[in-house]
Amino acid sequence: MAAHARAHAHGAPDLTKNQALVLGALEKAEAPLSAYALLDQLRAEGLRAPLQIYRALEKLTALGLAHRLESLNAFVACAHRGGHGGHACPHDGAHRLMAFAICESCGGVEEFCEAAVEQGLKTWASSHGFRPAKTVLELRGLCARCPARPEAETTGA
Amino acid sequence: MAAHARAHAHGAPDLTKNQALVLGALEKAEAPLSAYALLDQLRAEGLRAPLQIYRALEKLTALGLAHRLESLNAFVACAHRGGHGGHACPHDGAHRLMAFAICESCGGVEEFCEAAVEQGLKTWASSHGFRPAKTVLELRGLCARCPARPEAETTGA
DNA sequence: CGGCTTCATATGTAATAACATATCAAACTC
DNA sequence: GAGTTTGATATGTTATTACATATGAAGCCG
Ligand SMILES: [Zn+2]
Ligand SMILES: [Zn+2]
Ligand SMILES: [Zn+2]
Ligand SMILES: [Zn+2]
Repeated sequence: MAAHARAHAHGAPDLTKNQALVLGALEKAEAPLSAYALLDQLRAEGLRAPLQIYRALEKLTALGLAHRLESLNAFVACAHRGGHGGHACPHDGAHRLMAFAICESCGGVEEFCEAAVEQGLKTWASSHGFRPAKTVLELRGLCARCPARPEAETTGA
Repeated sequence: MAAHARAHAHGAPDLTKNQALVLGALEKAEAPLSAYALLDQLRAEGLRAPLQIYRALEKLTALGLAHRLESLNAFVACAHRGGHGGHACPHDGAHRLMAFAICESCGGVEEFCEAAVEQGLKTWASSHGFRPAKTVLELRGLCARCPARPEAETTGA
């Protein structure tokens, strides 16, 4: 077999087999996957222990190919994979603030950048002497495609 | 014993004994506490099972008296306890966006609101049809009081 | 060059720690 | 007695530690 699994020609530096498997699973998923969900999916491929998953995830998140959703304890593939090209949000090289909008109905995740948000946080931080190393910004709610609520409530005031 | 422990005259609706104990521990703490750290602290007071802590925390967070930090799996007392009065951030009644700046050196947490951030998120959400139910916004980094880094690095280029 | 050591990185496996919830029964309040 | 709070046990889920092994590149020595 070839030196390493390059696996999906993402332009990514060659990933190892486990990393490629985990990233592949994340890319195919419609919703974020927990480490143990990944493990279940990848048992067929020979992965057996949580650590194999966590190690791959650590590398993938460090490379910006996957992201951890803190409010879910789960992971998604980066939405900008294959080339952040025409995209206003090159969070590879520069590290801009990534935000996630997570639909609690369908599980879908949108990854976005919003300059005003980033600027506002920068303002607060510098005026308070806080030096952020990482920012977690996750919106939980309902996406555009999902109807209001599965809840029964009296319509009146 | 009296009806319920009102415990600290916070103007809060009367808390149960366990809720008061948990809130008291959070208020005394210098840094966020995990549920199990709370449990350890409160064993002396008779609490014995995780569920007792989690039940209290659920109520306290619902009341806005405590907050969960998702990126830490830990909890803090609300910084605005005792009366959000002169404070520009009445996140009791109205639910404004709360943000947290968490120092990774000393563990200190600052709770803040920043209108530009909130507005920026609102803008993104409405233009994308996303209806947020809850927003998680946590800055991880170094606070004003903590020196740069405990790291040794060669100074040269 | 071929074989050896060395080093760095990636893997595999087991055990355990840390975080969170389910279930059910007793007690207390109204 | 209904509703709530509580307590105790058990279980489920997420993450890490510790240790052993594999793999491949680089440098050395015959
Ligand atoms: Zn991304
Ligand atoms: Zn949706
Ligand atoms: Zn607060
Ligand atoms: Zn600090």
